[in-house]
Amino acid sequence: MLSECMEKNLATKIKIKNEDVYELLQKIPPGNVSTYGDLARVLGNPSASRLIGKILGENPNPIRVPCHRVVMSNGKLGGYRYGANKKKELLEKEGLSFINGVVSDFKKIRIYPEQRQS
DNA sequence: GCCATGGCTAGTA
DNA sequence: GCCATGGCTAGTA
Repeated sequence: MLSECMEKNLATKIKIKNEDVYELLQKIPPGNVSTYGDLARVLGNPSASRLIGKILGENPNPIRVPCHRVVMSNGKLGGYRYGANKKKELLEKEGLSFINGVVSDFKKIRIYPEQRQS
């Protein structure tokens, strides 16, 4: 009998690890943004958006990992370890602008990063 | 095991 | 509500 355990494993969602997120982040070029939810989806766990935010907050190297390029699904800024202000500055430096706290042309600059093969 | 903790979100009201 | 982690508590052995 094919154990329930095995079936369970097959149905199990992928666990997201910090490094997966950081790696993916590096695919977002300056001038573009992605969202917490999109990253969660790309990494195979669509409902883990909140976890993504938590992981970004633990980002050890904001230089290597541009976590400021991740915003909320509604186009609002979202949080930032060093203050939302700082996040906004960084994004503006990359050419973005905001209206009522929402990224201008959100739909145009939003990208859906693809995960690396293998 | 249980519970709180987070840079959130889809879907009602 | 949801996900993974870390800290702590009952409650076994």
